[in-house]
Amino acid sequence: MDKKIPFATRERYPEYLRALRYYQNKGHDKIMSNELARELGINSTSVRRDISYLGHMGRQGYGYDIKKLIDELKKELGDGKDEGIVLMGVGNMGKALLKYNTFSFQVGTIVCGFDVDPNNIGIIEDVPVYHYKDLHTKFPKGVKMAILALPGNVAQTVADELMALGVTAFINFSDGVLKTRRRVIVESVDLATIVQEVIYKFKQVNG
Amino acid sequence: MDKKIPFATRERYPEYLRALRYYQNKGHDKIMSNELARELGINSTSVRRDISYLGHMGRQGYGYDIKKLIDELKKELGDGKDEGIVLMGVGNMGKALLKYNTFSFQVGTIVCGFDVDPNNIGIIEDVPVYHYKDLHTKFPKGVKMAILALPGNVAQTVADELMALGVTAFINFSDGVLKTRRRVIVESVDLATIVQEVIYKFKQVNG
DNA sequence: ACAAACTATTGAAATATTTCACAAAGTGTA
DNA sequence: TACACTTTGTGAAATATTTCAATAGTTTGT
Repeated sequence: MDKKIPFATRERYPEYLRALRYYQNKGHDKIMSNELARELGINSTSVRRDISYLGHMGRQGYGYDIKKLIDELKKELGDGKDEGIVLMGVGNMGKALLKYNTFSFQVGTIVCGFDVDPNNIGIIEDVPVYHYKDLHTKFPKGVKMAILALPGNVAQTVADELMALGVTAFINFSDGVLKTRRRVIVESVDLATIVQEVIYKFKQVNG
Repeated sequence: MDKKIPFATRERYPEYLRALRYYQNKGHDKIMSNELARELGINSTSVRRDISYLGHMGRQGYGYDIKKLIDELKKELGDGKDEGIVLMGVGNMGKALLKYNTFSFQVGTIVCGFDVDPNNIGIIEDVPVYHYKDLHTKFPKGVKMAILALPGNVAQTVADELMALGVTAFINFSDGVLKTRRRVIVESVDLATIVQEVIYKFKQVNG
């Protein structure tokens, strides 16, 4: 199995990781393909095929060793513990993300935040938050990822500033679509879109 | 084009809606397939094919009328303005969602919230928030959707309560995987997973 | 040690999705 | 009107993904 990992499969890997951690936290140390299939809402054959790209991970008649699988997936996905992230906007959404930062991010760390509201400046959840006017002096060297948790009407301006500082990956929690250069990664999490998707599925199932 | 709309296409419709609204807000009233393609990160042929399932929406040599397309997509997706949603947990994440509720949800409305912290009870962003102990008396009749914005370790308990009250669709912002009955819809938004995905893409692009 | 019951692995078939290539239809200008 | 451009719409080819079906390796009970 040295073939290229299919796009669809790679897209699912983070979800496997999530489900596996969940089972691990519940005290399990093995899992079967059909349990994973139930979690991910896909066919168990697909699960086995997906995992097979990582090599022989399972044992027939037994299942998969959770720890081994997590390790392999982390290796494949690139363990991002070393990736620094700046948080732009420390309002409610930003604070929620910071709370996440301390107990549950296993994949990257928010190293500092910026905001314009004096009430949000200081140390929040162990992370320093600076005023936005100090962006250029306080921006940590070498950081390439940013989370935008601010109003949509300023997101573009802030993103432009950050790109000038070398940021090449954004996670955008604001509404509004970001205009970026080529090769800059943008992942948008739009709450309205998510709600809409659920409503759609909901209406499919119910009359 | 009366054929069944492909799954992949339907999955993209909410994103079209989002991009179209964005253009509309900028004052545009027409759009071409290759502009939409750029927004969604897909091929323009795919855009045209996707839209073609809705009928003849475009005009050759001109493009698509944004308003007309939005109306048609909303019809297809099911305009959810009438869908009531309860919000479980009104901490930072919950408050961020409530802020969204007032200015930007076009697809559903949070009708009330529940929390255990007395500081979070009352009217927040025009929405009444009750104590969780009053769930059974205050739960609005007929509501079928809930947003879970609370710690992962209580999410399952709360979800079980809600299912008993007739909720059949969840948007889960907590970590942890929900166990639900069949035909209950769960859409999980896991921040760690999202960050991981971005890190993964980031590492693909950069060495 | 053997049999029965499980469960992963994988080639190949079936489906689904995307892309190509070009026809069809409208736009704008002179 | 005629003509050169645009841009959509779509059959068919190319790709990608999922599912089937048969095989092979493990475990458990006797």
